Amino acid sequence: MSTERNGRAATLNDVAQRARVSAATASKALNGRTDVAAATRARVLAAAEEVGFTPNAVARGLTAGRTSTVGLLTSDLDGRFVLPILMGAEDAFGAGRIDVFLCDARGDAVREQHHLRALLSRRVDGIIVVGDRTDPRRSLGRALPVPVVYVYAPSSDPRDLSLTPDNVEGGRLAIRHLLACGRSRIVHIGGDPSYAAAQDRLSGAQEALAAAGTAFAAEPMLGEWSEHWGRAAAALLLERDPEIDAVFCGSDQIARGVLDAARDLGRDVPRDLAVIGFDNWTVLAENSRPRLTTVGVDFEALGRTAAQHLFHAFDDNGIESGVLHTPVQLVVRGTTIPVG
Amino acid sequence: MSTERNGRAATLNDVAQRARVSAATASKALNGRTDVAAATRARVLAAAEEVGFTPNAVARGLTAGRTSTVGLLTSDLDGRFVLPILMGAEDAFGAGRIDVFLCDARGDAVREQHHLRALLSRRVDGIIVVGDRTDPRRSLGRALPVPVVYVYAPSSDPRDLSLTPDNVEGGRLAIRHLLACGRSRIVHIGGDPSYAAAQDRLSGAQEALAAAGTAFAAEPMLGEWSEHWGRAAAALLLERDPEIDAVFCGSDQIARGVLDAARDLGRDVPRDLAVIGFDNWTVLAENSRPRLTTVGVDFEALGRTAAQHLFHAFDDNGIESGVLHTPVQLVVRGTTIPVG
DNA sequence: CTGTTAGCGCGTTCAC
DNA sequence: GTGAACGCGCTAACAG
Repeated sequence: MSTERNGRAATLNDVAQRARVSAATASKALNGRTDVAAATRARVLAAAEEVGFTPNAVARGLTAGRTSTVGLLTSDLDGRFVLPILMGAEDAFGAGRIDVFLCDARGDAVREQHHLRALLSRRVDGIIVVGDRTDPRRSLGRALPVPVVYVYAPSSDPRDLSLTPDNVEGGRLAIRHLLACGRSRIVHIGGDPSYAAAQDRLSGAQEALAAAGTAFAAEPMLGEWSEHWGRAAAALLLERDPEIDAVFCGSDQIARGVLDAARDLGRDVPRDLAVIGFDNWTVLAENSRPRLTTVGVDFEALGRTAAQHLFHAFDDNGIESGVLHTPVQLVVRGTTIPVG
Repeated sequence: MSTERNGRAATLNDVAQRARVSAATASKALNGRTDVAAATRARVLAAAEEVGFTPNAVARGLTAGRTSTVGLLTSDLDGRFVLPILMGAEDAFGAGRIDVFLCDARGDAVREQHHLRALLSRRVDGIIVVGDRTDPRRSLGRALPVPVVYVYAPSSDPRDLSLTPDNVEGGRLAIRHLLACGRSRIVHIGGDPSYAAAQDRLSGAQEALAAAGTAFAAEPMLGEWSEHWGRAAAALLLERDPEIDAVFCGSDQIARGVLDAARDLGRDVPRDLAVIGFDNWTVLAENSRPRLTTVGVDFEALGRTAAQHLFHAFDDNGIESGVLHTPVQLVVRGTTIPVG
């Protein structure tokens, strides 16, 4: 494939010399410009092939003023979001046309500033900021020379553009599904109440219940995002009120705990008890028994959309404002309806 | 922070003009060179601050011949490995000194070539290739102008440098731990037999058993890397032979399934039955009941080591050869020994 | 159609 | 101490 010559990568001049043309002509030939004779182009292409020429994107970026790179600045500690988002962005940009610097700030503001400076110094064409919770985060600021999109964690500055999943709607979807399955005594076990996600999912659920003229069968329980919490809370609720026929869980982890507790108590899921999770975290949802019905966020779509907005901004030099709430999807598996 | 001027990023010349010095002097002042008067330096620094100067790493990379970037070429579909590896690499390089292009080839050789060309075109100083299984993979080739390190998935070409976890040793560690816990009727439920990881973990285990003058209490069962398989296989084995007192699992997912099956059969873990997993995949291992003892791969360390080798190669222009098997660690939790 | 010139932003001589 | 000049690799603008 691409070889080196004399320990130094082949340059456009090497190609030009070998094809006995000027560097400018070689450049045109290689870039598919029309104003070059067919014979000349063939000679140049051959020469390029022979010396294993790989155009220097660094030099190109210097003249062009754009580098065709973007920065992905993340604080997503376990990497559940950022990889799909990256893949979506790669897709939208068109594989290989744009490359992505991935920087992990690890939730540290100082490290984030550090990475930000580095990205600007590298003259990225745009920046995608990914956070690990949906609570608004501090803006990177308005004075940046490149467009920025905030993903998952929205910016607290409404003049920035943010994409964040519609957790409220997710709560509604979950409840509507449970109601459609004929459940009437529904409870909620949610995650850490300090998270906007926990509050939003709950409030969407309450709204949907109210719209149906009903309410939760017990006070919603918020705790932490863990299986342990799901187990403990479910044990409590189910023993206290055996009539409960559905649990809406704030996350798939919690749902796994609930399923565990239900089995211990001899409750048959989904016949006696329906369970629905949140996140569509495949490793958890696909492997539970039965498989877990859940509400999912399409992170690849999130990445694609973010990339499209950036791409748009590259030309216009402008980017929209505000928080866009992106759709979430109900993924029906076996914990709400007997399947397979 | 970094502002723009006239819609264009401030350049060294802008700083120089404002400080009434030449660009050369400004450069020296900003780069901490000694041959510049203290007063001049102060003036330059002030000017740089005022115009929000951010040095153009692209231009710098062009002259320097090195870009202080590396490419991370991955096929790790669920991103379990690549993020920690990236973090480790960032650490080793020193945050912000080197930035990382993350490219996801998605297991597609064509896409990989595409990304490779792009990375070379961007003149990365080195490349880290991450695969999602420990089976040897095709080499990127010897003719590359930059050093390459293969991580997790080793290169099939022994002249390349590869870092891959020592799965055989992991199997030994698991068995030695079970033996130390006084277990004598041990069985194995492993993952997909087409994976080297499945075979290596098994053979390490068999070796350790043989060294202790014993063997598995039943024919090892290899299947797939899923909880479902773990449950099914465990149910089969435990019903067939109630004397079994320990299960070495090929992965944490499998172990979760085994724990599930054990509870269904009324077996008390760890008293009646010890269970040990593999991977130390926290979301699974920390949330099982009891928490899962497992053998873990330190991916951050893998990333650090890879980065150190690359860093070393940047100067020397040479990189070692061969497959380095990196240490794995036993992480004892509650499924082998009563804890907390 | 092709070649010459110039410049992107920076760092590095080497005179002064 | 400081600045003028040059080059990194490439492309846009012009001249031939």
